[in-house]
Amino acid sequence: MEQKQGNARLVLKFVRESPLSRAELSRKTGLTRAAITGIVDSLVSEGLLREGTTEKTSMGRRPTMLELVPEAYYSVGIDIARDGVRLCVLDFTMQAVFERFWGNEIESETVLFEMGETVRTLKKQYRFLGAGVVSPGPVDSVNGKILEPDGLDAWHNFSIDKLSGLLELDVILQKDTAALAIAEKRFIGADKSFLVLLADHGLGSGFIYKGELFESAFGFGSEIGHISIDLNGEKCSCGNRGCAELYASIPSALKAARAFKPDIIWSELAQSDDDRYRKILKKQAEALALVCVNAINMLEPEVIVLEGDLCLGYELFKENIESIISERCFTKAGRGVKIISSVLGQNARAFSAANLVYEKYFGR
Amino acid sequence: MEQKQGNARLVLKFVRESPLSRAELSRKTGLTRAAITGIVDSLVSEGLLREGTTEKTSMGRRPTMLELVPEAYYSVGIDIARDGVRLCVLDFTMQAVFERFWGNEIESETVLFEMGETVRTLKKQYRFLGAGVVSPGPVDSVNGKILEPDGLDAWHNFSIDKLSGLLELDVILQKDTAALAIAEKRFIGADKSFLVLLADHGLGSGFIYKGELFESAFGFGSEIGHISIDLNGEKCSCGNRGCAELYASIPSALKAARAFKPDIIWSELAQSDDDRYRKILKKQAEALALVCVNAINMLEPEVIVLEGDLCLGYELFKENIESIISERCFTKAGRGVKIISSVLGQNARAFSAANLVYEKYFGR
DNA sequence: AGAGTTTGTTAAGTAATTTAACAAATTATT
DNA sequence: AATAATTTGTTAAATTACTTAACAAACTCT
Repeated sequence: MEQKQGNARLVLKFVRESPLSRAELSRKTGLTRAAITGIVDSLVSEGLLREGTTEKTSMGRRPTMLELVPEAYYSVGIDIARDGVRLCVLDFTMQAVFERFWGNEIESETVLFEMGETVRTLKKQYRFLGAGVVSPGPVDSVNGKILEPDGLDAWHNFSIDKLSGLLELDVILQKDTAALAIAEKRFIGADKSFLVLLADHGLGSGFIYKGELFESAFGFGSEIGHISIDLNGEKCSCGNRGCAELYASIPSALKAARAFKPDIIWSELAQSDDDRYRKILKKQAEALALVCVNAINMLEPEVIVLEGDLCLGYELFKENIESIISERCFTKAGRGVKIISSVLGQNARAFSAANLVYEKYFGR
Repeated sequence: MEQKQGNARLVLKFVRESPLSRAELSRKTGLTRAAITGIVDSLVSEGLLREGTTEKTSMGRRPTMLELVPEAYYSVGIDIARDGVRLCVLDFTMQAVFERFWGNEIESETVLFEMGETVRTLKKQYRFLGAGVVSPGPVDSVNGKILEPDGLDAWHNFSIDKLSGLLELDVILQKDTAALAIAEKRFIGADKSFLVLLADHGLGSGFIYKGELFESAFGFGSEIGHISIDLNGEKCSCGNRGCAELYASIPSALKAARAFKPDIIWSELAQSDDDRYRKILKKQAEALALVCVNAINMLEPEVIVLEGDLCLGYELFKENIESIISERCFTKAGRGVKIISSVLGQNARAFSAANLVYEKYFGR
């Protein structure tokens, strides 16, 4: 009863999930078909929605499917990562129409200037809804400030107000793990609860609870990398002992591998058939599995999504995690939890950044 | 935009938290003062709301506070516990107007019959909104069935449909820990995130996330008793190792104490000054603290509420937990977490049961 | 051909709210 | 003491977003 066009947004949200007929929309929203007719009419005349194909059904008049108009709005996604900055532009249906990359050898001031120029040029062609930025944590997403992430010195304490001025757009900032989790929603389901584990330089996570990002009271999200998996383990910089990040992350794998070869790099370790290296990776997988067990017992997600260079593409990880979960999990909670690998590809991070804009637009 | 009188309920919800003027309601709800005038008028004529005192302010016309009418509705609370069954009746403002207890030596059929008689008599006097039932887990709150809780054989597989028929009221069932957590909301704050730990026969928890009960995908809530605090610990019946319930619960404390005195009972252990017993309790507190550390790192509650005979009234528990948290918690998450003891008294459980009815009525 | 079924539209009516103007009750200022 | 300023609360008309109810459209089955 509060927002002016709340149900219009709801209709758009459903259509965004998958094309629907007016009758199906009526059933999903609980509104009458008459109401849906009216809402759809105004959305069509605003240029946000259009009629698509007519589907074949068993009986009665065939439904006309409704779909988003790709050109209705565009969104800018900016991925600030350790290896550089990526920018993409997605249309209303999440199709990429533009991409650009700046390596981390380019100064951040230059990157910002060129981003401004790029977006100003694109504005002649596209109507933008806003821009989303993702960065490794910690970030202050409420005030839009990147704090002091490891290995990202050039962007320490960067405030997105500056970007907002340069691009002349509303800008949203979110931690990479949280944004990735939100983006996975499109593939897992709109109202599901699931956990995304991002294992690369560190061990992070984003938890989606009933379709919404789980946010901690203090604004940091669940810091799953600092869940202890061994109460007597090694002391961590965070104060706790036996933190998961010390057992499951690329640096920790490299640290172990360097006992055998002091100058080994990640791509070599990951691709090697050497049993000593494979064993190291298996240990990493087991540590990640213990994190999953704790997470399942406390959060009870329906799905756990693996993402990040440490585990991506490694069947090894999935298998180990599944077997340890089935062995250790509290029966009712553990059974039914699916372990899957992320389907977001190469540009997952920049996509998830642009997606933030649409989530805000469609979402509650 | 969906419910017919959604904003009327919202107004009642705010007034239930604490008495408010029309102007304050307008600011809190975002509706205009004109709209609030209309909503309040109809609630007053329905007999749910009434004008109270006029408050003194710095300038301008003095606001007239609005408050719930205590006699508007009544709610039945039923606590099915190991030591017996308690029934209470609360008015619209949560004041008890009736209480009754059946010891566990009385057969459940007799209890049910007498509950039916009692409520039918009270119905002549009071207008009931419904009844709430709490029981130790596991329960199936969706289908309203108590499953097979330890030490509660007389009520195994009891379906609340039977109660609903007997009392001729709508009946809601909830696990004790969850209901207690919901009831604590009134004292902690309506939109806060906090964890209630109930340590007695077992170790249970209820987590309130942004003012709503955190529910797992599989309907069991967070099973914090089966969080592992020692990956190499003793094997638990649930499949995991080192589960918290094996280190922090009355049975586990008694088990340790019986090494010294085989027939010791809980009240003796709890009140003794014997150093050996005090040490056992301290160990229990430390185990509970490790549970808190994991919970804080993953859920990041603002407050942790201690409840249940194991820790209630024991400053020992609060102190140990606070010191271990400050030592081990990931800085940003841990600082700021308050550890408090429950303020719900003797009849906490029956109250929390009756409260379920009002929560359903006021809440979304 | 006609009965049955499902989709979608239309027009009239309704409920809940906003807008805008104002009345009531109090404090602050001159 | 008069009046200006401020805040609470009310009223009536207009508006918005729906529902109800009747029906048209487009299809399948017998």
